[in-house]
Amino acid sequence: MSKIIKQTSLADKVYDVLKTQILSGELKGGMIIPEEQLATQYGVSRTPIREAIRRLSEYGLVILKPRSHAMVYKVDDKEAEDIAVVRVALEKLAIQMITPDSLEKHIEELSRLAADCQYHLTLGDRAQLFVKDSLFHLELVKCAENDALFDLYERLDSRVQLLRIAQDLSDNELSDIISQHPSLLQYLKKNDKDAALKLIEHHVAHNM
Amino acid sequence: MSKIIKQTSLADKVYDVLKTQILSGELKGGMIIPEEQLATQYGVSRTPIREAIRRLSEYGLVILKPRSHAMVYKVDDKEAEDIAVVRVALEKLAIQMITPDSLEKHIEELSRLAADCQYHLTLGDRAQLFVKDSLFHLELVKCAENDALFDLYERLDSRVQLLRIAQDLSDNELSDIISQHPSLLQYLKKNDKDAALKLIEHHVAHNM
DNA sequence: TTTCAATCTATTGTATACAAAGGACACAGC
DNA sequence: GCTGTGTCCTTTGTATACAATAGATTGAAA
Repeated sequence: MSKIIKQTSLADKVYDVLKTQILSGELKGGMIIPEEQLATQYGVSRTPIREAIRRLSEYGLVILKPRSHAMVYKVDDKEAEDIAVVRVALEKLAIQMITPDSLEKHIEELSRLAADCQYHLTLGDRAQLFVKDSLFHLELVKCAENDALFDLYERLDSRVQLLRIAQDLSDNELSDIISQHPSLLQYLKKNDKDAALKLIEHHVAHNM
Repeated sequence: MSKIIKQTSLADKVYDVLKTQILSGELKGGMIIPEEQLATQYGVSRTPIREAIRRLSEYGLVILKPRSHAMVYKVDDKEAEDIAVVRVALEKLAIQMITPDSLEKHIEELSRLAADCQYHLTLGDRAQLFVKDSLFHLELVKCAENDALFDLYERLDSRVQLLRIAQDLSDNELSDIISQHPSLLQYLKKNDKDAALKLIEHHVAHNM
């Protein structure tokens, strides 16, 4: 049994809920989140709520105004390009570090996630599509088997998710992007790094 | 007056102190930090201490064992190479994004920091040397004027600082590394990106 | 001696009470 | 009407009290 039983404190639970809500767009950028309100809403005291908010602030999803209020982080357009540039660089680095062995370990999951993306695209379920697309790219980076890289990419990915909610792409654009996942996997399987790198550059750039 | 007066809460102050102590090596990796002890030590209640520790955990400098204790993060050797690879990639990306204009804005500070490194090297003051070296590289990345990149690099830099404390280099190695800073600045001034990229790769690799 | 289990204790997790400060509102002065 | 000022009220910041549990300690059985 590889999975440790998650014995979550209230603060952890609230943290997870808030994070999910922010990344799904349920809590929109700029929204103010008062501690007391959340406390009554979730039937707990302010203490765990407060802890969750502070951690989210450290993670970069919440902005704290001292002695005033906490606000959901709002990405601005200027940031979009900044993020895209860094994202391309990190994914390219990840691809360069992938070996046939490491790919082997993750290819199954990658294929599944690519299929999931396709599935939710046909359903028109954008929320789930975005979730799966994020997971696909996270899994891709995980192939590099570099914890430091993965850690940084994970943080960047939160921002990417926020951006995706803000600026909604057309169905065609979305379809194009998602259809590139299988191609990427093909290149990786053939160990054709150059093609993969070229594709990912185009893929991420168009995505944002 | 560009600087906002920092009106710090107790939690913020504790956070800053702990962070500095961890990054300076005063609090060593693996050390356990009990909330109550810090509370009495700093003459405050557990609440702000707790908040600081949790935030440090989210930042990656503290490991939390639920219902047990908090521990200063301990880098392991396997991680060193992971970090080095990512670090090179990020610094190279930053260099690629530097323009003559942006360099102009930061060159003075960069030169000053390079000189500071040299100064503390001759004094043999490693602690200060490391601080200044970190600041040099942070400033270098700042030249790229990409907030997302800087944010990620800053986090990575914390780990780099932890590593430097753990594995101490010889005086010769240190000297070599520091002496490369002015060369790098020369290349950047001449806008010779290739030379700068080559140097930084060598520089960071040797640094770790 | 070793091992296991019951108990105890020190520490974390949560709730609550109170202090302090920012923002909203009303109102006076221009 | 606009601006500034003082008060009130809401919300955050901190302290403290209590609950719950992981880890240490003890002691009994093999």
